[in-house]
Amino acid sequence: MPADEKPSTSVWTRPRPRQREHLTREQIVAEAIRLLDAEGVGELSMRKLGTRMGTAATSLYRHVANKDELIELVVDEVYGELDVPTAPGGTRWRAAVTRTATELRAMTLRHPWIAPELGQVGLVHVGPNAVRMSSALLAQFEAAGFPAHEMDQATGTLMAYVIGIATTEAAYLSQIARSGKTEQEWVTGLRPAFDDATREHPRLRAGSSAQRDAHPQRIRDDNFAYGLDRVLDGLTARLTP
Amino acid sequence: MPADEKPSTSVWTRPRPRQREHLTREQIVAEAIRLLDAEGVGELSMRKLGTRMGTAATSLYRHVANKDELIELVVDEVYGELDVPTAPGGTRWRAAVTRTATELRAMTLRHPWIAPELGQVGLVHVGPNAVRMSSALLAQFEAAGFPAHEMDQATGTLMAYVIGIATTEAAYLSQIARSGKTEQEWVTGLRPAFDDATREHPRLRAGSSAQRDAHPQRIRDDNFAYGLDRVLDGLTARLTP
DNA sequence: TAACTCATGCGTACAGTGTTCGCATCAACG
DNA sequence: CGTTGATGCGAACACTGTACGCATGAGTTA
Repeated sequence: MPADEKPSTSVWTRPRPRQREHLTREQIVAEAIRLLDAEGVGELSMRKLGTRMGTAATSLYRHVANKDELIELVVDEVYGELDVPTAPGGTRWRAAVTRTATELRAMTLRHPWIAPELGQVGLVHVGPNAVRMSSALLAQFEAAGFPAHEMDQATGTLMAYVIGIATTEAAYLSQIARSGKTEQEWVTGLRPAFDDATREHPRLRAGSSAQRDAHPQRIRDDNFAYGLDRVLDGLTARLTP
Repeated sequence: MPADEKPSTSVWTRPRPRQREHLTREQIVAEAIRLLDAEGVGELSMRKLGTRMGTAATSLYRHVANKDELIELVVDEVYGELDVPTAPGGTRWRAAVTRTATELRAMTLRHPWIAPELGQVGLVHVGPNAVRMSSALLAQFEAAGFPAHEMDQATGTLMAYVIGIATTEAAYLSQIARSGKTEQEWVTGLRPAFDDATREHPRLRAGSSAQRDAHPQRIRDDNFAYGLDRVLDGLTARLTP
């Protein structure tokens, strides 16, 4: 019905004079995050984002140069969700670092679509929020007493661990999300295929798979905490020789 | 000139009867890796891959279900490059694990385009080569003396660290490769912008940036080795209480 | 030798993508 | 009132992954 679209003279059918600033960079980024959270990274297209905001796809290009740039903005925006504690003195640095790491992981699991992007922009990506986070983490290690030249390496080690495990988990969760099942259904459903594939590698079939199928999420939490403790153990050993 | 394309009767102009098995799954995967190494992940399209192999794009679909499946195959193929040492007894487990980790990182840096894929398929991806690798690594930790239930968590910790740091490095290297510069040119060229962006976060400006600009690759190597040692320190501590 | 089967290659087509360009609109300003 | 400059948007381009159906010809059977 093109008649509907024609410039009708009636005040009611005529589209509102679309006030300025209806479309801002902030709103676009926010809506993109909402879309990504809801439908995953494969469903983010400029046109789809456009219709969601009630505009044409090409209008977005007035506020954002690229889809790539949009993604950079989006990634930095979720970094902004992190609330990194300021560096405490004494021996409480470990608690602070643990909290930072835990929050970074939680953020990644909240937005699993970020995993492939981290592999593309990495941490070269220097948005303001990412910079703030890195700086705060460095401060925590400095307060712990690491010498200047080692402070860098120590934070790098921690970040690598957290990003590595969170990325792996996020990829796993994305795959589950795409299937529409819950984590438990997915795990128990795939069990026979997995057992079959690893028949010649019995070592891969760890622990009581029954228990593992029951509380997959709890096991992931435990694994994360275990590794984090080991990494921090290894780093702490450098402080008290 | 469509005349050229028409089914000419001459034996010479007529295309060779294209012997069977000209196109195999193995050849497709191999050529895809070559293309990825040469031009990066953004340049891999089925048509481009097709013309490279002297066939039409759609012909590839006789041997590969999807582009996604092709990528799964490609990822597992590069896992096959790894030569994981068999588990040694005694205290030499640490050397073996170190070598495995180093090789895994080297493989990722050889094929930087793999980083975003690892974030998509993660390690849920159970191709035969990936399984072989995981199994061998588990064996190394078992030989080290980890109890059964902890063996899993220990390997997970190590893998997370290696994947995290290698992924970050790979993303960084991909970005450089796309710019056409060398790593040194890139680093020194971006220095002013970086210094500017981190003016309010002086902690981020680590060490003598002059030396850092001179041997960026060596510094990455050192950082990797440092973190790997810390992670292994933390894990070793669990063995001798 | 002749007929048949069926895996393989490929041309065409479709729906969808990111992005460019030029035109229309309209708030703000002189 | 006239001008300017920012903003929205329709149309178009080059490109993507992939479904479909037809042609070919090697291998097998009669």
